[in-house]
Amino acid sequence: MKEVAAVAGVSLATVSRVVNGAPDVAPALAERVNDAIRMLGYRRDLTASMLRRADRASATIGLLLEDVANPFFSALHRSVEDVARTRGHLVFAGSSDEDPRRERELVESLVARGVDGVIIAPTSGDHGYLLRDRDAGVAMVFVDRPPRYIDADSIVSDNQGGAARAVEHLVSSGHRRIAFVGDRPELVYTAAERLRGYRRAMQEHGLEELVLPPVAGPEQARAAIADLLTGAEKPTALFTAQNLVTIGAVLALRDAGLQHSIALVGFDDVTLADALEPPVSVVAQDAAALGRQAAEILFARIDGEDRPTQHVVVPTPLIARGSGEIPPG
Amino acid sequence: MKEVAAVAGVSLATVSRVVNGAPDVAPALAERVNDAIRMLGYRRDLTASMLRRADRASATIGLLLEDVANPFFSALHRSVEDVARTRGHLVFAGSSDEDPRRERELVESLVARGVDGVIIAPTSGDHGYLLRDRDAGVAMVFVDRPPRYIDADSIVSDNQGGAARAVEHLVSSGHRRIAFVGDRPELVYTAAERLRGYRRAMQEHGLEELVLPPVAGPEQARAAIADLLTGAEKPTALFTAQNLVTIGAVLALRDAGLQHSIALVGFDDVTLADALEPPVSVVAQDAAALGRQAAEILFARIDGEDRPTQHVVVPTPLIARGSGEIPPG
DNA sequence: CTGAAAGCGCTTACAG
DNA sequence: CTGAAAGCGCTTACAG
Repeated sequence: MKEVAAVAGVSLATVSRVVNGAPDVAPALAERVNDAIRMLGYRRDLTASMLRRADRASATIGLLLEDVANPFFSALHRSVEDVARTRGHLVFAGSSDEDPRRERELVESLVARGVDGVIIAPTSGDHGYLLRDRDAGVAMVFVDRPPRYIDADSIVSDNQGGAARAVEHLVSSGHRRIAFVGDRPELVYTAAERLRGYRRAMQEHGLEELVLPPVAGPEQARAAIADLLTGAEKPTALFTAQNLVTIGAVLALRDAGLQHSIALVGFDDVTLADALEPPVSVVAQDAAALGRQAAEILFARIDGEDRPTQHVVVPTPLIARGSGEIPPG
Repeated sequence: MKEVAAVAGVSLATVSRVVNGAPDVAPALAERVNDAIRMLGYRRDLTASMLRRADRASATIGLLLEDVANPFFSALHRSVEDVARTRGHLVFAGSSDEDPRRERELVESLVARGVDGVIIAPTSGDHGYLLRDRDAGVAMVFVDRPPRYIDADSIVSDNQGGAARAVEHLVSSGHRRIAFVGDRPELVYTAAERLRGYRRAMQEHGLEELVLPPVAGPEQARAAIADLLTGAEKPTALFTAQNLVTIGAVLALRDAGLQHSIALVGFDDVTLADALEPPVSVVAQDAAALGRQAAEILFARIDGEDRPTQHVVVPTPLIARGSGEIPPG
């Protein structure tokens, strides 16, 4: 910028004004400055700009997910990016892998780099450590799960309701032995909520619960379900409470040749679910809506909107495709 | 930091030294400084630090993909993140949607925010605009596709070889009418390379090419293939040159009830491909290897490694699962 | 080993 | 409308 000022024969302040599109600068000067900028290939250093600016805004936000490669989270990521783009913000993305320590490290890295706000899919830890950041003016919205020990905006799926609906659906086809397979409830809020929904619905119908030990990832799910299917307590239907678990279940049922005799409803949609034999019925999550609304609320906060925290719940409709409509054997 | 210095009763310089772990500071002072830091909940502003530092390093990198939500790119993203994490770097991620203008805007946003380097899956545009940034010291590595009009490290899949192998595989089962369905070759380098591989192999066997008009996304692919299957020129085998196209093909074949009579080999693996009926044969891409190696080369460059640009090609093995081994009708 | 001072690239009152 | 000067939060020679 110094160089631009020298070439254009004006002061630093004038260059700054031109670069920032200030209204009150003589056209002739602006012209000269712009020529110099083009000539030198000058690009403003936004981080330096931010340091001195009154609002200290960096035009960046942070997005903390369980795993950027999980299709649910990557769809959410994309919709956050789209909103951020309309606001001229760039997004840092990171994966916590459900590790509270890693989450905290990532958040601190983000804050140290001056992000204007963060969207967090929180792990199970205590989020009190964020109070300091919030007081320091970092906007924050929680997505997919609510935080613990801090009051902040959140936007989550209807986990309990969706899970209960899945069970109701199976019961209405006559199932009574419905197994639950899901992620670790003590670690993952959504897993706990979906388990709760399952329990509620089972109890309402006076049915005995059949909850498998928690699994993480498709391979563990596949193995656990393979065990279940060879055991004495074989269910007539499965409710799989996460996308990767559903994938494991599809594989296990196929391995055992039982995909047409044991019913399956998954939570969260899966690519090609409708091309499987039978097509897989799911309780669908709207990842794009979660991401979009989280980003919109975040930017409203960044803009200084000051109203009570809001807690949005996004519906989770059931999509019947075939696997969930198999009657009990 | 000023406040910390005041509370600890030392100079700013000393606080800075303690924060940066400089070796030559008296333990007693360091102690006092650390106490003050804890007491005040002080966190260093990395962006200000970067501004003054000799190396001007921000400990951030940028990652530019076609779409962060495409499973191939999100897997690549994750492996980049993992390498970046070991180096204490945060990663900005963005989607170009194959739009050269958008790519350029994103790159300029990244550079303006002082990233130490960028990993780019380039669009079809001219990348000469990056010369300025490279000369300014921004490290850059191209992934999935090489750049145009700039010499830089690149790491890509064996697209042509993999495509040729897919065709060879089908030919060896007796197929002669093999259709190609892929993305827009004039826009997407990988699409062009895979088309070239298809053409090469078809010519080598003296077979007539059957290239469908380019498609983008699963829905377009599904429609185009549905048309093909009802036409007079019905092929006995399909080679689908991208993951989303393969998904469209699976759906179209299933719609027509032809999934057991028309062979299918896809480029790039797809979730649940092995659970479909029949399981889908693919030429597999190693997205994790692409991302990891791109990140490793990038950090070597950031570390100042100065050797000729390298161009890595990652193998694309064929995985036979069933759909690619269906004989011609 | 420690501090006072200069300065990174910008923006912003303050004069004029 | 424009410029000289101060300062954002930090690091880094330079003295001592």
